[in-house]
Formats: sequence, C-alpha cells, structure tokens
Amino acid sequence: MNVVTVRSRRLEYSETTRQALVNSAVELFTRYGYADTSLDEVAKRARVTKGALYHHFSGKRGLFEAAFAEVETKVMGRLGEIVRGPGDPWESAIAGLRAYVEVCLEPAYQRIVVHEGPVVLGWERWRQAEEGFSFGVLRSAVENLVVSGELDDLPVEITTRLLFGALSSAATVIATSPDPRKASADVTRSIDRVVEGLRRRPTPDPTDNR
Amino acid sequence: MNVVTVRSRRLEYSETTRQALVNSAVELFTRYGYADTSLDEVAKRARVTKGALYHHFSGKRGLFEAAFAEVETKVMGRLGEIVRGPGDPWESAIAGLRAYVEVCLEPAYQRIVVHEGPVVLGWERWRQAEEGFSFGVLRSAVENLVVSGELDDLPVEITTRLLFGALSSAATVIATSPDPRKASADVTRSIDRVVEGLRRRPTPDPTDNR
DNA sequence: CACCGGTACGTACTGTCGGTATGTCGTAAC
DNA sequence: GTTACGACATACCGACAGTACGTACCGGTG
Repeated sequence: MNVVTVRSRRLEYSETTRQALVNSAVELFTRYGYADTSLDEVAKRARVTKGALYHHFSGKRGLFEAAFAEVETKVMGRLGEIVRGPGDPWESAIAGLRAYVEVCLEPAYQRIVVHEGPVVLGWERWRQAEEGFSFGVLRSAVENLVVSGELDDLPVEITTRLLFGALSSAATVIATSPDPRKASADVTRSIDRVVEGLRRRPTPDPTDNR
Repeated sequence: MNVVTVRSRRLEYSETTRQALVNSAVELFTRYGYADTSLDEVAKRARVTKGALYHHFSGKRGLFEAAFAEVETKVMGRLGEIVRGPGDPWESAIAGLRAYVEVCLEPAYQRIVVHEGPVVLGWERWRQAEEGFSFGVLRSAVENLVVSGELDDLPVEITTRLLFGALSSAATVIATSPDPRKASADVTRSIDRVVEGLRRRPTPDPTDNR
C-alpha cells in the first residue's frame, strides 16, 4: 500500500487539463491581447470546451489571473537567484536591473504583466499581485541598497515604483525598436547613468542647489 | 461665392452633437474604462442614438481616439506654457516635471491617456499620437537641457521614455495613495533626486571623464 | 459486484454589445 | 418646387461572455 499521497488518476487528468488551458491562454493573450481573445478559442486550443474552462476558472478575468501568475512564476526563477546571488550588493543590483530588462523583452511578460495587467485586473489588484512577484524582488533589491548605504535614504516604495515604471518603458522601447541591439545598448547606458546618479556620493551635499 | 464663411446652423448643430458625444465618452471611459463602456450608453448620455455616433466616428476605437485627443489638448494648454516659459532652462524643466505630475493626477488623463491608451490603440499607434502631445513636450524639454549643457548627452529619445514611464508611475502612486499629500511630497522628493542625479556635475567624476 | 455521490467535463442556450444596412427628415442650392 | 445631401434614427446581425443543465466516469461503501 502506498503510504504517501495517492494522487488519483482523476486529479492528474484534471491538473493536466487546467495546465493546458493556462498555456493556451498565455499564448493567445500574448498574441492577440485580452479583448481580442475568445474563450472558445482558448478552450479549442486546449482541446476542451468552454465548460471545462468555466469549471477551472471563475471567468475570463480568472483565467487571465492564472495566466499572469504562470508567466510571473516562470520569470521569478531566473530573476530571484540573480538578485539574491552572492557578492557586493551594488553589483548584484545592477545585474538584477539588466536581468529585469531582459525579462521585460519576453512578449508574454510585456503584454500580460506590464501592459494589460493593470488594465484588466485594475491597478490595485495588479499591484497586490505584483507584490509577490517582480515588483517585490525589485523593491527588496532597492531596500538592500539603502540599508547598505549605497543609496540615500529615499522612500523605498516610491523610488521602486519610479524605477519599475522606467524599466517597463525601457523594455517597451527595446521591444518595438527596429534595431533592438542598439536600443538595448542605449537603454542600458541610460539606466546605468540614472542609477549611478542616484548612488550616494562620498562628498556631502545636503540640498545643495539653488 | 461668399467671402466670409457662413457657418450654417446645420454644421453648428453637427459640431455640438459631436462634442456632446466626445464629452460623454471621456466621462464614461474615465469612470468605467474602455471595455466596460457601451456605445449605447455613450450615445444615451449625449441624448442621441448609436446612429449619430457612427456617423461621426469610425467605431469604438475612433471614439476613443477622439476622447484621447480631447483630454490631451486640454492638458497641453497648461503644460506648454510652463515648459516654454521664460527663465533658466533648468528651472522651467523642473517646473514642467511638477506640472506634468499634476496633469497625471487628473483621472481622465491617467485612465485614457496613460493606462488604456497603449492597450486600446496599440503601443505603436499610441506612441504616434503622443508624439504631438505630452510626450513631445517632455522630449523637447529634455532636448533643451542637453543642448544647454545641463544634462550629459544621453540619447534623448530613450531618456525621455524612461522619464515618461517613471512620471506616469509616480502619478499612479499618488492617485491611489491613501494619503495623496504625503505621497505627492515623497514623489516630488524622489523625482528631484533622480533628476538632480542626472544633472551634469561641474567637477569631473573619476569614472565619468570629460 | 452493485450502487451512489461527486467531480470533470460537454452541450445548448441567453443577453449584451459592437457593427451594419437602410430609412427618414430637414436644410440648402438651383 | 425639386433635387441632393448631410445628419441623424431604427432595425437587425453576428460574436462572444456567461449560465443551466445534462452526462460520463472515477472512487469509495456495503
């Protein structure tokens, strides 16, 4: 007798079906966007009917959330280990930025998470979801820099939002550029410059200008 | 033929009807978003039928573009004169940034232009439209700073995109914050810090020569 | 083995909404 | 007065999200 979990064949089938629906959804949402993707088509690609879809998800938005989570979890693997990697915090933060721009180039991430996420889920719901994913990682990176004294103690939440917005725009620029390689280089240069400007300077200059 | 343009009463009515439709669209798109706004409702608020709507606009997206343009033109008035105002370029640029954040706080601008614009119109079409509006203004401001030597000669297009993205995020943060006054102060502080970091420093930096 | 409860779907239908085709009325030109 | 046309209204179609209900099949119980 099996002492461990007795995963019934039934549940296995069910899980497979659900995964097929999610995969189909990610693909179609990425290609055609939320509005121009029909649930019948999603179901058809997964070789089931709408009945199965509505059994597994609450509706179109529910399916979208599942697709969102799917894309994010896949992304988090790569991103997390880079940021949490060993070495000087400044270096790994920079590496994290570059990695995140890379991630943003993924069509699925860009469309589902960055562009349509806030619109479909509503900004507040999207923010909550992001808390446990990319945004959370980025913020903890910024937090590390502030703690380790690399950044002036700006409000972490706000600064991270600004960075997040800038990086998303950056990725979109690269993705839609006719010459992505050059665009990518330019973007990296600009971002490095911005972040370098934020770095705490040894010379004290409290509210210097004017 | 008449030398003076005789604006017929007919055309006047027509223009009024069109304007009523645009106003109705701006209101409903702002409140419920693009997807959850029905054309019948838009027409009803304008006290006409869908026939009139389709006479004036190519469809739902056409109506959205008109609403987009309406919001942008209203905004441009305030924004343009600030940026093009007299005085030192750095000061007026900073003033422009603050003004733009203010603009972004307008619910209509935030929802129609910032959030749903890229999704509904598609990013490329949105970018083209923005060229003649806020983004264009922001970029010319950045260009001025580079020309006047206040900013290192970073690629203007990219840098402006980054700024644009950061500012939009900033505005969203303020708008959804439970304490908008504090959020606004924090945001201003962060932005000032970022921009200040970008400012060309008179003393040559060890890493950044020239 | 027979029976049964529930899960995992499939099928058929409804309501809403974007879009179209067509009709109508008033104004302006001749 | 007739004609032409612009500015709408009305009626309808097709697509699609969501619902109601039926069904097959698995797993447990006696």
